[in-house]
Amino acid sequence: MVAKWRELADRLAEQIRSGEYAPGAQLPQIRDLVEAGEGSKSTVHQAYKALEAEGLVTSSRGHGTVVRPRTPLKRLGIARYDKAKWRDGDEVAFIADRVASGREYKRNEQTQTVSRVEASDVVAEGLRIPVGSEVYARARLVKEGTQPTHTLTSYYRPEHVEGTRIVDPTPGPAGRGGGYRVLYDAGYEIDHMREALFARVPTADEVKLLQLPSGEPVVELHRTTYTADGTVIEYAIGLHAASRFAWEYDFKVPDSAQDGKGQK
Amino acid sequence: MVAKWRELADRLAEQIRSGEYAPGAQLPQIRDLVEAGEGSKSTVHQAYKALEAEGLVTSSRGHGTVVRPRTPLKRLGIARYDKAKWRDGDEVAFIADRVASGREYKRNEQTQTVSRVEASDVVAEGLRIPVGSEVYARARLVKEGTQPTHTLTSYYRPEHVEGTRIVDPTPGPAGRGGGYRVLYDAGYEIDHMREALFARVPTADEVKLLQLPSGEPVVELHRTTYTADGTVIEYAIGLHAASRFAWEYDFKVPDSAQDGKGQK
DNA sequence: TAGTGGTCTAGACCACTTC
DNA sequence: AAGTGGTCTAGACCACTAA
Repeated sequence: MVAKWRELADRLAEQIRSGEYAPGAQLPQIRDLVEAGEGSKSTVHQAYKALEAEGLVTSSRGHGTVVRPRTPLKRLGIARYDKAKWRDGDEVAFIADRVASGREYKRNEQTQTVSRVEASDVVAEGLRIPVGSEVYARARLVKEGTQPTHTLTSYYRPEHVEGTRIVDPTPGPAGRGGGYRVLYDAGYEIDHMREALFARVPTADEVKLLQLPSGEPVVELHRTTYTADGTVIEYAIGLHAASRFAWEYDFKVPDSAQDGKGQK
Repeated sequence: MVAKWRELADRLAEQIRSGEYAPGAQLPQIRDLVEAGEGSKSTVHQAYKALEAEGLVTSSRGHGTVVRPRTPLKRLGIARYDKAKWRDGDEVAFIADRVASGREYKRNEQTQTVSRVEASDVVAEGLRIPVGSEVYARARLVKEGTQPTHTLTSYYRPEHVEGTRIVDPTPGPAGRGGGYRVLYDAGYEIDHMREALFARVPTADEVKLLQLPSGEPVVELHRTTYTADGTVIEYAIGLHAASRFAWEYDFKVPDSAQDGKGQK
């Protein structure tokens, strides 16, 4: 049996997808639909909540319910880790990023806090150390304008970063060139990486932190960064608002029968 | 102001995360919480719906509300495309897959339909052809047991697959070795790929198709497969239940200043 | 048949925004 | 003050499951 609110929601969703309600357009007010015989206020409200959870609209008191504009996805490829960006100073990074993104460069807001914490099981596994070992955690919250887009927390082994600018809890984004530049200066040049990602529903805390619209999923990214000799120099966990990002990877089709060593 | 249902939901969520309610355990019945003064039936129900949307519990009529067990993520690395799997026949594929996954090999259920359709804009862009051109679409719905896990629809240019077993609408998974084997036999050996992925909320249709639990996001995967000379031989779109998969990619840190060609 | 969650109503009241 | 969505109630009734 199909519930009344589901029928109404489906009908409105169809009208939104067909463009009958364009992005930014306002849906009928709840009381009007009640008047029109779509059901009681609770029923219509339930339909509106469903549309909100499906990412189609946003409701707010006083404003009404409007069709959510679809923001273009920011495409993340491995070019964002280009050594030229961080090795050769800020000026180069500035140009490289502007060229790579093909649009106006705008420095993102970013808050940062550095702390010494005990490694959780997933962090410990990532850094190849025992659970409970002390590590440095550098947590950033990145915004586009005033809207948070993602968090990124890097974990380091103390012996790799002790005494560097990474540990120095000054304000601002870890100095010129960022964390990889600092590690480079300390004798650790990054060489290869592994990224693992999956999507899930955010917790209530994460919804508040990232100011997520109702129903928006998050993508959790786990990044392991190695030096040439295979040492893990950084393990990072990122949490991204799903509607803002896409990830792209290029790779050769592996052939274990030929190269006999798997991928990488 | 914090709503009453949100408070109740947060309290229960905390108890679930702390293990006070273990996976499979049953939450108090709605009427009991009403009795206990947590609010009216609607209020308690709203809290339970929130927990369901957060992926913590599943409710069903007659059964009650139980804590959802967390299924381990299936890790997808590029080793799943190993040429040895499809080039050297079924026997090798059997062994390679069992070795790679490290667990009992079990042939997944898979339904398949082949049709000739007009290319949508995204498919046209993927195959580098004009919008509206005719293409072959091979759609699979993959299940683990009786539970669907993902869909995968491959699109091909007609001139690449006309007359091959791919187009032949026989039952079963496209013959020995799958689609890549067929292309290989037709003179098109796959060489490199690009995968792009992002997460979103499913549509109502997709919820039904994949039998998704309430609130579960999906991950959409776009895969472009090339031959050695850069021809796009397949463009595929997959839709995955988010709670079942994680993706892993290994790569070298690029250095445009040194190799002067970016990544590929 | 008894017990579970799900839907729906009618209405009161609250929180936020705009005028 | 007027208008928007959001919360909450009390109760009726429905749909599904298990005994």
